[in-house]
Amino acid sequence: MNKKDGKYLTTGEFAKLCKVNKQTLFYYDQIGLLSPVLKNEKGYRYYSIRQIELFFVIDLLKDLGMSLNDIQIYMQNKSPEGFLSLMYQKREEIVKKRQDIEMKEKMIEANIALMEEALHLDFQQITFVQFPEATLYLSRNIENVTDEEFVGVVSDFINELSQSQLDSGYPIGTITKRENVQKGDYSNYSYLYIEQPNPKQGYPYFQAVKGDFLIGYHIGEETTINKTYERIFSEMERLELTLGEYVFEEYIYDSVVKNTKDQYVTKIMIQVERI
Amino acid sequence: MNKKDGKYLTTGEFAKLCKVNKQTLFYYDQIGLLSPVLKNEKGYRYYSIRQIELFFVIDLLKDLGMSLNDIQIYMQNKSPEGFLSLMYQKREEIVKKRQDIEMKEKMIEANIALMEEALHLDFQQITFVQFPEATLYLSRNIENVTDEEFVGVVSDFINELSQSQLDSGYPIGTITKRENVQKGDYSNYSYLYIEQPNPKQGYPYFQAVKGDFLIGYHIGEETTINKTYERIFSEMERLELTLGEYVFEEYIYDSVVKNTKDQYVTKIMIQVERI
DNA sequence: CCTTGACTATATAGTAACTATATACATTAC
DNA sequence: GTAATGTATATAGTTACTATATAGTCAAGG
Repeated sequence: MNKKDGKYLTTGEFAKLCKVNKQTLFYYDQIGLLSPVLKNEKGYRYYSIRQIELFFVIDLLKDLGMSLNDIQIYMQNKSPEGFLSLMYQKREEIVKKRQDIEMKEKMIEANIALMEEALHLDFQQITFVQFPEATLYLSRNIENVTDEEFVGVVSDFINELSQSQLDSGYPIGTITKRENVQKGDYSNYSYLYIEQPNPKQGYPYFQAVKGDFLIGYHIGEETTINKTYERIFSEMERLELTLGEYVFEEYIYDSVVKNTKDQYVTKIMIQVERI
Repeated sequence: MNKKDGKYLTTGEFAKLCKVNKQTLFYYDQIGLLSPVLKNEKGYRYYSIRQIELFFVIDLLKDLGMSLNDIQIYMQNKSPEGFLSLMYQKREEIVKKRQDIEMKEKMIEANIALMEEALHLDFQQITFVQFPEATLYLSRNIENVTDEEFVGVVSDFINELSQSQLDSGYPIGTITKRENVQKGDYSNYSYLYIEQPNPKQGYPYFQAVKGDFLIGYHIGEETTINKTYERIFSEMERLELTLGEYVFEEYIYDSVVKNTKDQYVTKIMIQVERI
């Protein structure tokens, strides 16, 4: 934009143009980040219309997470070369930021999909389902680990998810092996898992959950989950099915949507085979 | 994630898992947003590993710009339905946010392209160039407007750009008609414009800037721009060219990269015709 | 058993980047 | 000429931490 510098804008007018509070401009003037081109004898501030370009750059840098202090440091030694290298740096940062937003968008979508499904479920029903193949990302083996080791594995798993952008927003579930289930050892899980609807290249995924499943829902604390297991087992017998290799558990309702543990709902997916 | 609630985490451990400062957890406890499941007689806090799910949701909502206060209001009346409608709302917001980031990314790219080009220019050189067709978005006509009207047009133009996401990051330039240039009225612009490298459907664009141009650079304030015009005109004569329909001006270096007006650089693009 | 170092707690003050409020003076509109 | 609107400064308040000071607690090694 060029000249027509004739008209000066008052603080109020310039604030409107910049879409900020007038006080913000006072503040920027006070810290010396963006001062009006002139001040009259009464102390009235007058901005040139061209100062908007500077404001826009300040606003961009601010939005990209730069502090006003750092912006000011740049502004004090500005140069085309400096601006270019700042832009190179900010380009890298904004790419990361966009990827982060995209991941969060996916997490929201996943949450919506899960909740929409959950709201239509009848938690009393036990259903027989044939799952197509799904891709799961697994934790280290956690069979028979101590509580301390378990915490360590969970930490590592969560760290991996966020570092490798594998957090799909789907709940973290558990896998229990047949032998432990048969022993009534329902909480002796073998792995944690998270479903990956759009798997990436180069990760050691577990191609699983293909086959026949009997699905039931446990309402309440996990201390009483054996009752629900028994209920599913009797249905299994009625349908003349036997226990398959793995059992999967996932939270449907947890502390995110319910206040007390007796309202939590766990989805139990038991792999079955026809006799 | 399920059970193994056996092990409780101290504030420090839980903070590490959440990747936040311990003090932040004290603060969340204090405002009642996220309190440990138990506190012993010495006041030591103990978090359950499952509380991480809640923390993650809080963190997500916070990242999406929700205040801790609003998050707390949700947490006090949580329900699957409430969570779902919150997620619907946040999905809309994050889509806007992503588009905003994408636009800013383009602006950074544009700034980089412009600066990289500018750093290789010889501002003394006057060059003859054939421009391919480009798409410009124009302001209202600003021929002979008063300073006040000019400010109004600039405001409106800037508002349109941000509202319609037309701000490509390219500089805002000016178009002057031949008749005003011939009168030496170099600052009596007819339009403001901004280049649109990826034009969208449904906007009244100006398909322009196709043809032969003579390009020169003016260094310094615009009060002395006539000198540079004269320099280009004499080159025009030497090359046996005549003044075409429009002259375009754009800032190459302005207050964003230079401290004083005498260092500003304006690119002057004069449309020319062969005699 | 005692000490040492690492941890826990609370209370208070400080931070960034505004935002709101109170008070006083200036300009503009009728 | 007055009322409404605008400008200014100074000061306090806000959010979501973050840092600091002080004191109590715990686990391991000698």
